[in-house]
Parts: sequence; C-alpha cells; structure tokens
Amino acid sequence: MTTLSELPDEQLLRLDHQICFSLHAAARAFGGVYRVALKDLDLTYPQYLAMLVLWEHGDQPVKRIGERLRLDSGTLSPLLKRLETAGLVRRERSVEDERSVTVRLTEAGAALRERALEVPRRISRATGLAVSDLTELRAMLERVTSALDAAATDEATLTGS
Amino acid sequence: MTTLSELPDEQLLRLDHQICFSLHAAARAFGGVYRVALKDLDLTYPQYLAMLVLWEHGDQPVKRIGERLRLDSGTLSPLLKRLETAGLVRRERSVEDERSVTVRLTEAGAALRERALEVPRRISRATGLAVSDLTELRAMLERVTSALDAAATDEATLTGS
DNA sequence: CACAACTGAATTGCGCACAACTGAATGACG
DNA sequence: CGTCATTCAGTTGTGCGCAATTCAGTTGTG
Repeated sequence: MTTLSELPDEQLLRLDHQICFSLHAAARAFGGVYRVALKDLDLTYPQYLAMLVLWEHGDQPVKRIGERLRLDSGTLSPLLKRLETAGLVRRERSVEDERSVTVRLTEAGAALRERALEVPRRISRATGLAVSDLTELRAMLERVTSALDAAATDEATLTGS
Repeated sequence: MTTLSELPDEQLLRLDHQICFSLHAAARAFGGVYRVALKDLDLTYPQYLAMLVLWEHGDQPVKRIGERLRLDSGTLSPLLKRLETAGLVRRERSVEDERSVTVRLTEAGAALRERALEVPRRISRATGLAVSDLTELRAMLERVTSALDAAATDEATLTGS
C-alpha cells in the first residue's frame, strides 16, 4: 500500500493541501446548502443536528446529546439555550442526579419534525446525488473519522516523530 | 438511479442525519488532528491553508487567496492580520490599485515551509490511510461540493418547492 | 468632466468549536 | 463520617465562517 510518507515532498504537501482543503470546502458547502434549506425552520445546521437527535432518540440529558454529536458543553449549553428560547425544548435539572440536565422536546419542538421532513427532500432535489453515492461517501467519511479519532487519542504519533 | 426523494420519510430523515452528521464529524476530526500536528508551528488549520496557498502560488492579493479558499474578507482579514502579527506575512496596499492589499511571505513565513513538510507526514503516519483512498475521497468530496455549489446558486430548488 | 455603479478590504454582529476553568453534586475510600 | 476524586453543566476567551454594512478607490456612462 502506498502511503503519503512515501511520496516526494512536493507532492506530499500538495496532496495534503488538496485533501484537507476539499474536506473543509465540502463541509462548508454542505453548511451553506443546509443554511438555505433550514431558513424556513429558523434553525442553524448544528441546531438541526441536535433536533434530529431529539426526534430520533427522545428526551435525554445534555451529556448524551454531546456523546452522539461529539460536542462538549461549551458548544451545547448556549446552543440548547437558544433552542429553549425559541420554544422548541425545555431544560430541566434531573431529580435523581442534580448535576444532569434533561432536554425535553416541547409540543412545538415535536411538531417541527413534520416540517423538517422537507429538508432532506430539498437537499436531495438540489444536489441530485444518488443514494448509492451518498452511502458510499458516508462509509468513507466514517472510515476516515474513526482513523483520525484513533490517531488523536494517541498524540505521540502526531506531535513527536 | 435512486435518489433520496424516493425513500420513505423515516429513512429519509435518518439517512440525511447520517450523512450531514458524518461529514460534519469528519471535518471536525480532521481539524482536531491538524490542530495537534500544527501546534509546533503555532498555526491554526485555516491559517495553515492560507500559508499553503502562499507557499504554492507566491505573493498575491487578499482577493485571490479568498477565491482559492472560498473565504471572504470577513474571515480572511482578521486571519491575515494574525499571520502578520506572527511575523509570517506582510500586507501592503497595492500601488496600481489602492483598493487591493497584497499579501507577501516574510523570510520567516517562507522558511516555515520546511517545517510544514512534516505536517502531512504526521497526518499520514497517524491515519495510515493509503494514497489511493485519499485520492478517491478527495474526488468524491469535490463532486459533492460542486453539486452543492451549483445547488446553492439556484436557491429556488432549496427554498421553494 | 461629473455622477453613478461597482469593487476590494475592513468592520460588526452572531453562532459554532474547542480549550481551560468554575462550581455544584455525586461517589469512592480510608 | 469526612475527605478527595470524579462527573456534569456552565462560563470565558480565542478563532473561524458568514451575512450585512461601510468606505475608499476605481470604472463606466452620459
């Protein structure tokens, strides 16, 4: 198997450029399309992700949402507050463990799911991508992500030489 | 070809969830790995992208960097100011067109390229991904990005029905 | 030439991402 | 039982990403 390390310096830096840039660009392009599609719902892309988790798995503590989205409280706390202000969720201190805060869908939050079904349809119509392509893309992304996550855990391979 | 629109609602929302989430997660995982690998250079990931552009294409106006990275002045202006503070670039008003600002590598900025060659090697070593995989991933990402960019231009398909 | 339209950077404001820290609540252990 | 480590949310600070605006400089048009 050919790895990056075996390439000459020129190509090395160039390919790295292309890959990290194209991923960066793809994420932002997706964000842009979702931003437009989500305008009707008055949700940002990360807020939509949080709502998807709640719609799919029901009421759950902040901790759990963070695990599913791989986001920490520094990101989630203000985000969930905004969703609460918008009337889509309530946040309640858990009774059995007062450190924990349970996030619950309100009527309005649950009802929004109906209108949210329109979003993937719009994305699909806009891009015209095939399910097979998207599934393949997803598989590849997940492979890369788990490789990167594993690497991040073992920092020695990154910092040291 | 099967498109998302032809799937039942349940799977639709679910697959959308998976795809937009996995892309989001992959971008952040990449960011995390680069953050560690770039710590030595005192560069953030987007700053590294800007430096890559300068190393590859030489001194150029802010406008041009923005085109290459698809970033606007709202993002680039403060970023380039930080690179200037760090002593890696200089920003000079163009003589022939005083609206334009040319970004030039300093000695230190040009010299940093040597040490930056270590970065993709670290990424490669950390992930162990094959060049063929990465090339394929890049191709797929670029396909998706151009599809999304095209869709974003024609907002009607996203906002209206 | 004068005035309108446009262009390139910069600034402001908002939200997300992450690191570092705080603080309260819980659990483990001597 | 009391202390100490851990856990969960929240806060603070920094930087990115984008929309909207500002402003100087340039270009096009009558």
